[in-house]
Amino acid sequence: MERVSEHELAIWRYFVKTHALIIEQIELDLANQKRVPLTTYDVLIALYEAPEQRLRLGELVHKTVLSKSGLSRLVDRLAREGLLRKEKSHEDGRGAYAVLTDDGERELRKAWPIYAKGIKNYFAAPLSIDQRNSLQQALYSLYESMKQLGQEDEAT
Amino acid sequence: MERVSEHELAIWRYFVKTHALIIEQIELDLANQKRVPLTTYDVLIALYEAPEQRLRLGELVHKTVLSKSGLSRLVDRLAREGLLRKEKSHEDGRGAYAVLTDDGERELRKAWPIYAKGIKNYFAAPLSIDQRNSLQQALYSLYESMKQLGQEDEAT
DNA sequence: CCCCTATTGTTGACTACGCAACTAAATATA
DNA sequence: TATATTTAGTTGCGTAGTCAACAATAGGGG
Repeated sequence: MERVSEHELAIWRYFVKTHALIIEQIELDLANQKRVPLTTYDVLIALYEAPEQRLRLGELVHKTVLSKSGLSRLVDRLAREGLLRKEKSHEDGRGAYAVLTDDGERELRKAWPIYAKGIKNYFAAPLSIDQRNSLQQALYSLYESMKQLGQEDEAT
Repeated sequence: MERVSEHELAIWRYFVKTHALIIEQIELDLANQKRVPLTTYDVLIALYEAPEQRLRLGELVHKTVLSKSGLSRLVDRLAREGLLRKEKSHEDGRGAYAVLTDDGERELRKAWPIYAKGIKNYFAAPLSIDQRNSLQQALYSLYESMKQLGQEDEAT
């Protein structure tokens, strides 16, 4: 196994730091407008995009960046706040669905412009078309290689 | 202001998810080998690279992804664990330095191979030379644009 | 020199999250 | 069909992190 080069390390640091800065800034923008934080947003949008605005918790966890316990708690909180509703599954007695409520959808619509503006300003706009395309390519490669790794783990 | 496109949104999602997956995996690798978590590592390496292995807490906070209170607590913790030492500043009565200890450096040396392997395997290796270079370019653009934004904020 | 403002770092109160152990239901095995 | 294994989600417990308020010091004007 080859050693990591200075160059690679430098890129890595940009990756980590840039990610943190952008997320932080978007989070700040959302908070300033009294909107939901990103993790919440991610759950709501995942539900919104799902057929019938409903998803099993297990599917939901894959769409987010949380652990399953983290997601379980978050979903409970959001249910308490009325942004979604929990329903137990009929097909599977262990399972539960999270279902987007009208309030949840409203909140989503309010948060989205702010989030979108963040993505546009902090992430999309500073890049040229070329940069954007090659960033996509690179991220896709990385994502695929991580996904594969995750599957190997599960096979253990 | 232009709306964010589907394409841009898709890249953004890869960005967030990929980052999370890689960090998570490296964190896991470190924990499996009973080594310090990434935030700790970041502090130790920043000190290691600093002249005389010492930095003001204010400088340190910029090298990490923590808030200043978060950093303050982390530094306290690390001091308790003996990985660094806190020294109050002579030039500035309010200030404090974090200074890397021998134990801290030892820990650093133990953690580094695992971390490096993670960067190599999950981040560097899956990319072609071209991808790597353009990723660097793109990240650099993003970083610079965020840095500028941060400076505007401070000027408020 | 004294006061006013800015800066450095800490602290109290709180929250979100992870891990690991758990319950309950589903599925495979025998 | 009885038992073992796997899977879905929850929960107890601990920790790390944030924000906002704070103390202490620094650095100007007047």
